[in-house]
Amino acid sequence: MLTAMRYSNSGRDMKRGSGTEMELTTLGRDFYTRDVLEVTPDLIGKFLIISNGHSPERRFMITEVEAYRGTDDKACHASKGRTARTEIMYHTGGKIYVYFVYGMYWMLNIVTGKADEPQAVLIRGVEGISGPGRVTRELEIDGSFYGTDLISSERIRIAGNGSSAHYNASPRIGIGYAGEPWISKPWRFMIR
DNA sequence: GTTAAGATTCCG
DNA sequence: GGAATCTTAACG
Repeated sequence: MLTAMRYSNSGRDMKRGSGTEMELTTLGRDFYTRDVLEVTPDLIGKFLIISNGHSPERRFMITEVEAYRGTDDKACHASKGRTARTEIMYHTGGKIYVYFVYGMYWMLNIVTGKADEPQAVLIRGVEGISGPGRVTRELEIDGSFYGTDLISSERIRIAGNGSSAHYNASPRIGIGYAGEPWISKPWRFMIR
């Protein structure tokens, strides 16, 4: 009940399905300013909507995500301190953090929490696309998205239909360098 | 200025 | 198992 009202609505979308119509509501600021461990699982089942030079806009359901939380979390880039790259994670939730790795892949992240609480959610997979590097390649997301505000951007936003999805949790991928206890934190969430 | 390593993916 | 490919951060 209240969950549908909890977040400020900044827009609505209609989807045409096979005879059915699903109404989506764009997530507002309040959705993102919560702690990353609350936001991350809530993103499962939400829709990433991209109008990135394509018409009509494209829509992808989020199926896999990971939480990176604060300066203590050795797997989180913020543990290296506040730098040009991590700067956006220190801003209020709802912004996009993208960075380049392995010389060929962009990683798409959603900043969460309040200002000066560096956290972010890595989008590891969407419906039909597995792997964070493949997601950005398919959706054509690159460094130009750094700092983009999901609440006001014309080319990217996230919306939900009011229901929550079931998910499983497991340790994060590719962060062996972080060591314990971070390597064992079940902060990776996948749709069930 | 130099260098090591990386929130990955694809090939063999 | 290893290459591709280059930015970032650490060190000198």
